[in-house]
Amino acid sequence: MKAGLDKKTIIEAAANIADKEGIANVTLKVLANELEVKSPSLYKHFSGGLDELNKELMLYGWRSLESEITRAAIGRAKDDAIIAICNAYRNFVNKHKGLFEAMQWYNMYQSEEHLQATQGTIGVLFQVLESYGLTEEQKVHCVRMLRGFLQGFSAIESHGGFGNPTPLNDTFGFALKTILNGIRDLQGGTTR
Amino acid sequence: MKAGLDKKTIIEAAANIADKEGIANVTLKVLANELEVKSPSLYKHFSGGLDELNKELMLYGWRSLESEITRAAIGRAKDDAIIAICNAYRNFVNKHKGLFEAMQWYNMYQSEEHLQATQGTIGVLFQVLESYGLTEEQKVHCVRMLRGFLQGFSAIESHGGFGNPTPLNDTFGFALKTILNGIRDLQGGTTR
DNA sequence: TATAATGGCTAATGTGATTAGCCAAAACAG
DNA sequence: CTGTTTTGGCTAATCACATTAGCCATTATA
Repeated sequence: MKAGLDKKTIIEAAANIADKEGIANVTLKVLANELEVKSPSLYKHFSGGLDELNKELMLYGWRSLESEITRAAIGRAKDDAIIAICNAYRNFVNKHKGLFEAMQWYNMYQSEEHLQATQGTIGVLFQVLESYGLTEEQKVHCVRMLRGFLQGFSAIESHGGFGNPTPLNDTFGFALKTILNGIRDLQGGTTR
Repeated sequence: MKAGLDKKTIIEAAANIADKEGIANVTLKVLANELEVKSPSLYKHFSGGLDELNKELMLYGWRSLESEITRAAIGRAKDDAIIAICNAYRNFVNKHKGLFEAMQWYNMYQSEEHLQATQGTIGVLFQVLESYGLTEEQKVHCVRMLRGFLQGFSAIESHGGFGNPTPLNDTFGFALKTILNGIRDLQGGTTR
């Protein structure tokens, strides 16, 4: 009689629905159905209802992304590491459209918790930047530039928003090269 | 007895609610209340209901952004024009958080119409890039890089997602300088 | 001035979230 | 082992909002 659910199982099912059916289908009804349970039962695990579930989904997404990114950076340094991280980010988004939307979307409400959630991912980038000999402020600029580009580019790509046959891989490569040049210039100190 | 509503008035009211109260409050109920009308009355203007309203809101947003960007570029060329456009984009988003969310959010569903909607805005960037003597493909890369960065950076900023005291203006300036350098390198043809 | 179209309204329906309260199985104390 | 508590499921009921149906006064127009 007990289905033996727990938070982890539920969140993962929700992430799955988000990715496969779109985030609009992450409803208690659909989720309960998927888990072969009635929707009120979910409240035994998420007393905060849909809101809490969405928050947890957001947190789960950032944790997953952080883990992929960390794995990608292992054994690499400098530009090599940054490129690996960026590719991992981009791949993650394309593999988890729905989850990524949840990660972004939820910040509409809880910017405080969202801030926390992103720290891990951001931290990986900071760490890689350590070896570039930049000032704290410069590192902040670099991380922000990377975050902005990665988030925007990936979001547009994953929605099919770039309506042009030119390969996206080329654009991504070009952009990374450009950004890495920008970071290199900071090191030299030359303004060109 | 007739309130004298029309699409334009309704959309603008919706945009206002989105910006002031958050996009979650763009409901027929709230909107109708704001317009001093009962919610079923709105169907006389939007037979497609909330869905159609959201689509129109998205279109309205992109039209507005295009117009601001176009205005910003008047009388400017090259880097000067691009910087003006980027600043206009960023300011627009910070002035219209909710509307911007609608612009993004709706692409979850209708990527075809979303594609159309963004064309105008993209077009302005393309036009400015004409004078750089780039190949078509290179222009595409540049526009995509700019779009990605602008969308991601602005989205994060407008949600307060950059949790660091370092001034965002500095980061934005640094990023633009970096991107413009990248464009300049394409011209020279040097790979460095 | 008939008549048609417009744009508002009320009442009714449907879907999904949420709450209240029941109850069996599992965990645990003695 | 047995009595008790906690857990995690369920059904029934409520609520909020979107949506639909159908009424009706005003406006526009033939």
